[in-house]
Amino acid sequence: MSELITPQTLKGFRDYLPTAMLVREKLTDIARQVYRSYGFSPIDTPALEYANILLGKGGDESDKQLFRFIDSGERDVALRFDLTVPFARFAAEHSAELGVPFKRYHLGLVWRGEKPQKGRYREFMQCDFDTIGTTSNAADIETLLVIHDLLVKIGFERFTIRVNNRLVLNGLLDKLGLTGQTAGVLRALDKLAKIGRDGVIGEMTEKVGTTAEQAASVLDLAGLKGSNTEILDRLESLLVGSEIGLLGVSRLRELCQVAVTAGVPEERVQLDVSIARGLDYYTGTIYETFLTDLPGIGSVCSGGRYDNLAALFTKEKLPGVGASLGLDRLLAAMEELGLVAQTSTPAQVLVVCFDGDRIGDYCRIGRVLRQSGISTEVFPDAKKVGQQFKYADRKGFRIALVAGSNEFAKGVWQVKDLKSTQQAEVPEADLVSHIQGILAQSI
RNA sequence: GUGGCUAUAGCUCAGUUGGUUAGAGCGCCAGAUUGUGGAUCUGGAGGUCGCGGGUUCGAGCCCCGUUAGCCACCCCA
Repeated sequence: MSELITPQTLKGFRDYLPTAMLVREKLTDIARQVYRSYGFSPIDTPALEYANILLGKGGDESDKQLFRFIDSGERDVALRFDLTVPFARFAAEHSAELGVPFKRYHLGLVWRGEKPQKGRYREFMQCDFDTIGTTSNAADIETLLVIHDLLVKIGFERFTIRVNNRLVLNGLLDKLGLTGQTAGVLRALDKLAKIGRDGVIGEMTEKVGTTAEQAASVLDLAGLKGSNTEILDRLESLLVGSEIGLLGVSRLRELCQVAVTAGVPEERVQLDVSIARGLDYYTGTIYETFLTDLPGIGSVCSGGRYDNLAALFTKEKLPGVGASLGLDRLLAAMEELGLVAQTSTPAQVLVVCFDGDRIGDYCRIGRVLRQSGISTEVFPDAKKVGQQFKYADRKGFRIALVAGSNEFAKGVWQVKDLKSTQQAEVPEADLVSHIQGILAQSI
């Protein structure tokens, strides 16, 4: 007698049941579709990298969160904690074959050994897209458009993409004499929404070492209110004499204007000087996307511009801009907002097994429907019709097909729309078009 | 990584100051005179109370450890 092993998943790792997986796949399909529609090409990289490729790229914090071990060949290896660092390695390794500009998307799992919470897991999926090899603001603008289209396609209407530019922040900090402390100041500033004005001042004076006056000035600048244009005008006057600061302002100004011209509703793009992003490698435009109905879950799609993605791997300069959709965080949000469908089958039609001797006919009609792109499941047992209908209903089938001796004699099928409860007797020749008609009616 | 809260049926929970065979709702399975589901009614299955140790005559309830979930910090998708 052997002891039973407790079936359990690792802390922060999860199983996905069909209901959850169907939604996940729907989102990844949408992401692929949107990325490809802008000309981004797919790539993939290994889950494991040499540890030295990944170490030191996201600061001490991400080093501590690495799943790192020695493999059986004595190699020091680690699981990737994002898709950007592997992309840097990839770009350096293959730059000669890629040509510029190079646009890629990459959907993949990443791993971080941090403490799990709602919407934060140790294994989660990121959906990245980046454009490298150009410093043009057009790429920054396109990044904004992709983020926007992505959320709209997924079904969100109420969200804002907050944008900022590191150049503006750096220019402002230079003017205040805080050039050397940018990282700490930005990190504190990034928490404004969470810990409030006094909290940020406290952190800046105690942990970063600024004076209270400097901290207050930073906050005044970061807290600028008004329309995007008003903020930009104000920043412009504050940054007189700072070349980089003014460059940042002009890039942001163009970003905001062009987004509107391109058809993005104005209220969805919000200039916010307090958005700083924790990651050190951003140098230009910064994006963070918040759901209006659930801001507390954090940014669901973030990114920015970097001057030199692969500086540690190659002497070639590879500037770029991109962003990452946090699929699992977005799913956690959708679940909390009640936006996830409860179906647990990918099929649309269930063929009821009414007569066990007619399995051949049921399988045949299934193939006919599939050839027209209608996914169809044939019930395997000649159970009571009521039970089969119940099964169809629970799993979320849209249509049930029934045929017994009466129907076979007439060459027809009973087609029941499980949603409207309408049933029709349809000649086999018209079956495909009839079903397509039902499926075309809303969701 | 630091600090805290929680852990009882598939899910959401009840279980009185430790006291005999641990409950409910929902869900699941099966029926309600054998060709139609989401309603109602009837019946049924399902728990060694997360796991391991300890205290006690006796532990779901107290103590310690462990695993997992959640919350705050940290950081971030």
